[in-house]
Amino acid sequence: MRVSAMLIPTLREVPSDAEVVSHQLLVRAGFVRKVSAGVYTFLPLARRVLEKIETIIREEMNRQGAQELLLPIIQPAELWRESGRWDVYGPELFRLQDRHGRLFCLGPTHEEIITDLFRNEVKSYRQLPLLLYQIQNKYRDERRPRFGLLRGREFIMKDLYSFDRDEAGLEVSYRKMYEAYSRVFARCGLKYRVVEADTGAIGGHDSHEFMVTAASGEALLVYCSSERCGYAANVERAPATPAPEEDTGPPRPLEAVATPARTTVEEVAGYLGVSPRRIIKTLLYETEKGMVAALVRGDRQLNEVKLQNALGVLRLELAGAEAVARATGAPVGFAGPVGLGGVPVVADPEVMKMRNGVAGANRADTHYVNVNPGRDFQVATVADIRVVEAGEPCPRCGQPLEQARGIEVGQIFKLGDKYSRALGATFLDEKGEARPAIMGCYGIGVSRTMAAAVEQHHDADGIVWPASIAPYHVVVVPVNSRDEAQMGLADSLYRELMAAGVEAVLDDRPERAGVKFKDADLIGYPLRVTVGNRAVEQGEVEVRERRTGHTHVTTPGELAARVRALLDAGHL
RNA sequence: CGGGAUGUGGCGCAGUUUGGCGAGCGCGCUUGCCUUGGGAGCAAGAGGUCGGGGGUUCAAAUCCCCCCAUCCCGACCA
Repeated sequence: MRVSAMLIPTLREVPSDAEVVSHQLLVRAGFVRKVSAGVYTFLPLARRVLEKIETIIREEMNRQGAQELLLPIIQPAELWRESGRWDVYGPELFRLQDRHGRLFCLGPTHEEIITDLFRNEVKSYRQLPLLLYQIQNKYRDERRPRFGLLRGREFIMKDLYSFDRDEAGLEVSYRKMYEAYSRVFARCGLKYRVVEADTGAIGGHDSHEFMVTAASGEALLVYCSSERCGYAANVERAPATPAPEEDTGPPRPLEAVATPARTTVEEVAGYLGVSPRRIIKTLLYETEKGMVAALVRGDRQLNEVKLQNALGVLRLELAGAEAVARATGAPVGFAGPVGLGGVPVVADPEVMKMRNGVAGANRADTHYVNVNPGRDFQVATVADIRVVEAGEPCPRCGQPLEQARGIEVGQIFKLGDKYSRALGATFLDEKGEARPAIMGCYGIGVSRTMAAAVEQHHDADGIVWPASIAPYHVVVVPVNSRDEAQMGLADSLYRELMAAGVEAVLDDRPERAGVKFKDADLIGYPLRVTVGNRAVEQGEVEVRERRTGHTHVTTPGELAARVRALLDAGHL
């Protein structure tokens, strides 16, 4: 294709509404345009990248024996009511009505649809296992779309559902997908880490996330510093080991002290001259089952996912100032477990080991010192509800944990029979007995993977696409487009590259060389072939690697073979 | 949803505080000349409901009210 005929609207300046680097570069390099918050148009270059990613995914899914199908975006409310998720999913679900007033939603995920298909069409154990997948748009009415393509309201996703006779079968399917996902992201040229994950609203009992490591990643993960151990988990899920007890002497009598206007852990600790770890941090949450108080040590972060799991609630929200005042009789900053009536208390094990700690007195400008769990207050539940930190022991082997950030590009779940039971998706086994299918589900964010690739592979000049997902492999740049000899040679080299199976474009625009070089760097073609005077007069054609800037000099006759070799070497 | 900010040609911005002649600048775009190894130069052009609605005023991009959109922080999130 000739660049003069392509729609690649590059920009010199960064659009003011783009914050993360992948968003900035994808807009600047002419890959995407925003239509509405979290909704994007994919221009031709982006379309090609998405297609490359999708092709890799299809090949790896098919390799595992999966079959592709296509499911509707518009889904009837009745199916979602059957699974119970119409009410549970909340405002995230894009809901709409047809002209008759029937309710529908735009699919954020397709468990209901696929399970409905299964129950209608699959009858016998002889038809199992079954791996079905699709690649298409999904919709989530995010409260706050952000980070460009990384958190949109409309996005492209591959989702696969496995149906097995039993847990053992599910295990096999799950392993197949684990393997397939590892191959997909490796083939996309991405550095990634697989971590144990929470199952969240989708349910199920076992899950892994595939994280593309990047400093800008939203997810925080920990992994064992011991290579041999290999433990890695999303911080939401990673269990914390309670720190050893601190010797703070025998229990002393409870005492109220004035802490005027000291509302944060730091302020209270500073004012009283104690370490933050001696403070019992009390956080009040509202749930559908009522209010609860959660206790963690002052120097720890509460982990809301763990808390939610410990409580078994669907809704968990930090209580507002009014609710706190109602529950404790004090302004925010002075809540504590002592004398906190009518609110069940959940405590982290570390809190239970504290002696002579400090806690809010449920009275303005007042804290208690010498607080002792058990003696001064009772708890309803003791559970690990804090965020584990780097340097803490690995839950598997005890070596120190390390921390990293990642972009979640894939997640796999063992669902079990949650949806098949709810929707009556059963099959007949050898004995003629109806049994619910044992399901798994497996997603890859396709458009997010594209953005994650940019987050991981860029430099000051622009995008540096891994060759396997680059929109084109090579751009051929005639330095002086007015020079007929250069243009003619560039054109014939371009044709030879195409004939050799190389995906090439010819930048035939009547621009100065600098403009074309800048655009080539910005767009991120893995290779650039430069045809200047030296090519015409001395037979020297340059091949420049985008990633390293390394330039290979070759001859027009050998160019195609040289480019082919560079691409096949696989290090681009 | 809470807090903060911003909306002015395609993109990036100034002008708004203190209302006042024809609404500007840079980039991009069109035409011509010139130039051609890292976003050249000269000249002539095109392009704007100043986010929308209402109000105050002789006069509103500028002041007041309402609404909308977008971004950031938080909360939230297969």
